Amino acid sequence: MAEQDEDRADALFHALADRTRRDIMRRVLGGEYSVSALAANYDMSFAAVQKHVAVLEKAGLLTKRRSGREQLASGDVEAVRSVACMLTELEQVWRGRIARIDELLTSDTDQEN
Amino acid sequence: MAEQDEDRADALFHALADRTRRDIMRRVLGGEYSVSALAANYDMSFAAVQKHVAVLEKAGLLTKRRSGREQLASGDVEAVRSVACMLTELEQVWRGRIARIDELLTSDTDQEN
DNA sequence: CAAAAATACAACCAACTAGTTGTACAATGT
DNA sequence: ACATTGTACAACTAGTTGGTTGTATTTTTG
Repeated sequence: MAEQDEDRADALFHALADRTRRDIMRRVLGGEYSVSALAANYDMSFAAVQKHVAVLEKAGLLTKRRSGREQLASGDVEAVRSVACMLTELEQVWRGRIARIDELLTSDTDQEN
Repeated sequence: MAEQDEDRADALFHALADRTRRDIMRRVLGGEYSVSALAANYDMSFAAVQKHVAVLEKAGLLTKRRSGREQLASGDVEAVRSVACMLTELEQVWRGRIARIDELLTSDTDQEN
């Protein structure tokens, strides 16, 4: 069961590991934008921006809905939260380490065999 | 000033976009491990694991300290938190969008020119 | 219907990744 | 002294990424 989760984590982190895609996320979390409206902001071809949008969509970070001839992209905040959640789990591992160190220090005072 | 931040974000997300590296992070956040102790857990060459550790180190997600002939790696929870913080900022953009929608809905009741 | 706009997709390319093997070197154990 | 252990690094390879251009399809607009 963990195999798919890891695939999804790979896709999510990879999608966010590009500044153009993070910038697109900032925009589409704030509202709906057509692919060409997004593309107008960047100094690269329309096709390049379209591919970035496709990567974000495949990772589940945004969804598209048709409106006439435009394709409106909208950010999915739940996907962003799921990534934050993975990091929180990592933090929990660290807390466990600190707890173990504390335990060692306090066990100095009491005697055991 | 934002340029370096973006470079750092690129490095952080990219470092976490690999399941082996995420697994290494889980271990080194829990305690100190030599590179060869880490490598023993994976079905790949020592050099490959060493490269993964180097990627994590360059991104600032872990630090190494020499101890005799061993190099002990330890996870940096602050770096993990900084990534979580970036995601929180993204969430805030989304909250702004919701606030704006709410504002529009409530402005139905009061009159303006 | 014809022209324009928005999108999709394929083919191509340079750069980078993730793995490999091999070599070199410092620290430790016998 | 010498073999072993832990690490570092270079060179190579196959696959992936981020960009390009070109072509095709669908939806508006004149």
